[in-house]
Amino acid sequence: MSVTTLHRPAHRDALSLLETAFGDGLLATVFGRCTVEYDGRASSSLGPGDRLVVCKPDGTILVHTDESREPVNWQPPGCTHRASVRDGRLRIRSERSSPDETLDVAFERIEQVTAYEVEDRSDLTLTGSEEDLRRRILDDPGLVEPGFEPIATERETAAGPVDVFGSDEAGRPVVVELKRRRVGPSAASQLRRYVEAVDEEFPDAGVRGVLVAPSVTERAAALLEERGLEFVALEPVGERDPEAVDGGDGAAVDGEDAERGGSEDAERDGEADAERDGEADAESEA
Amino acid sequence: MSVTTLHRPAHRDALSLLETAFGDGLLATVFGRCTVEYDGRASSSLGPGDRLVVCKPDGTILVHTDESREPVNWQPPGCTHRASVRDGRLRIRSERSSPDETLDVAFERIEQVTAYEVEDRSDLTLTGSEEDLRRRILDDPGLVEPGFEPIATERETAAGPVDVFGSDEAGRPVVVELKRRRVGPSAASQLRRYVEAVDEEFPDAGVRGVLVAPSVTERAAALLEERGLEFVALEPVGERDPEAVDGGDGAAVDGEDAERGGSEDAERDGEADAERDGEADAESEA
DNA sequence: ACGTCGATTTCGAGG
DNA sequence: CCTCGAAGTCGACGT
Repeated sequence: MSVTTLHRPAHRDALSLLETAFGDGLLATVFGRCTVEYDGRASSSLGPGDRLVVCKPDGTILVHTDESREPVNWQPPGCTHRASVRDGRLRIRSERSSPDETLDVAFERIEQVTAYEVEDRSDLTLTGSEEDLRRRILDDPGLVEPGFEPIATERETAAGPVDVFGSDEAGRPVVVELKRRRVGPSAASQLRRYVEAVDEEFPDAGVRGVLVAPSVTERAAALLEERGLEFVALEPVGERDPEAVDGGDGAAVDGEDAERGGSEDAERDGEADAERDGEADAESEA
Repeated sequence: MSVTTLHRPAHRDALSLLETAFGDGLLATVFGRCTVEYDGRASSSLGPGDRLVVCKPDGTILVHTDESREPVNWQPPGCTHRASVRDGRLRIRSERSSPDETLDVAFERIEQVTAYEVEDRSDLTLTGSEEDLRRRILDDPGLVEPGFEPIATERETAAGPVDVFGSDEAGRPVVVELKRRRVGPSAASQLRRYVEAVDEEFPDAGVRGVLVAPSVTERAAALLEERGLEFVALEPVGERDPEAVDGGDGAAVDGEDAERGGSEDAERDGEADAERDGEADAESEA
């Protein structure tokens, strides 16, 4: 059986199911009225309210309210969960050491407890990260500037690792800092820090610093300017326009456009409809 | 009724419950085998696997696997959820604009759908944040150094807002940067940035920079040293030792220690046990 | 909206 | 372990 649910269970029955879940590596959820206490790197206290608590077999615990992407309280993976019943309350305690942290959830009322058996072997593939931007530049260093030649990535300096280290057409060392999105002052400071460190390594070599990102804020631009640092506008993924991809003619345009624009159509072109729900689109919600 | 659950529902029944949940401001969860596609600031694709999907009435959607504190995919608050059935799959689409982002979850198998009515008016109280550190310093500026006098917090400069701006015993301007935990190079750079900005405002005033944090990494210490910046070790919350609170003698030490060490005992000192489960402690799990 | 920065950030890589 | 930096970071607060 893959899912076990108890509706308005007695505390002892809820406890029993949680014990099974914790022992058998199941994902467990508890919904009900509870309070939460946390103590560790910081401390917090949360009064009574209805929340969804998620306990993962890797030792994660999440306490979710009806708002926000972030759990109101949590414990990261690697913790030890324990459930108990005391003073008429179902309690879940999650502990870890280094740092020493404790999370305590106390339910005064339990609406539902569920244990799920989870099987998931798929990995997420993601594009548009800083690493994509790095690959893009290593593939075509001229995107930074004509004549730019990458020498190393993640090159260590006294101030930390430099994203891309290289040399320009004139043979001057170039420090490149990459950001996948629009950057603020901190990125300018970071680049400056690296440039100064490399400058100490190569005195009088005229080390240059280039920030590569889609855009910069005004303040960041001023900070770069002030320090003689440069900016190159570039996004992690190139324009979808295939003309830009291969520099060729527009022969492939239609094919590429078809793939992109086809996301909506794709909804209809699976195998033959297994279930006939017609236009089963549901109304939406804010 | 506060919770509605469907076990292994037909897609159309699952759809119906989701529509109700979306329409009535309920929190909904769906567990089953699904794939997930995301496109927006970045793009991602996730193959088939069992996941717990949480849809909040504020427009948040979370896709959780059995591992990690972070959802493998998500959409932040403010999105619009839509459910539908096509090609024999229950689909949940979450969209938003600015930035334009779409999340699509397609279930090939649904183990359970639940709609929860949530009532939660409690707010979290948290201690140990950077703001606590700031308050601590404003309460007792001597913690930074004897003679330090705060003038402003969040004081604007050309490089950004300074945590605490003040003056030292000699009347020199002091820029204080606060961190609630051990800091690395970025904090040193940040402080330096502010100090230079203030230095431009008060030429030849000998602006000082002080980083206040529990500790610094070696590299950060070197960067501070290099730039003539200072470090003061201080934690967001003072020692639990009450001697430090009021500067009194040690009379209260034992009481305070009792409170600290008493977290375990506290489990027993509520009101009279309402339910008798004896030592109902359950076994734990990694 | 955009800018700026904190966070119980979490996460992953590397030493 | 610690250090360091990225993240579809999120979230809050300000302009």
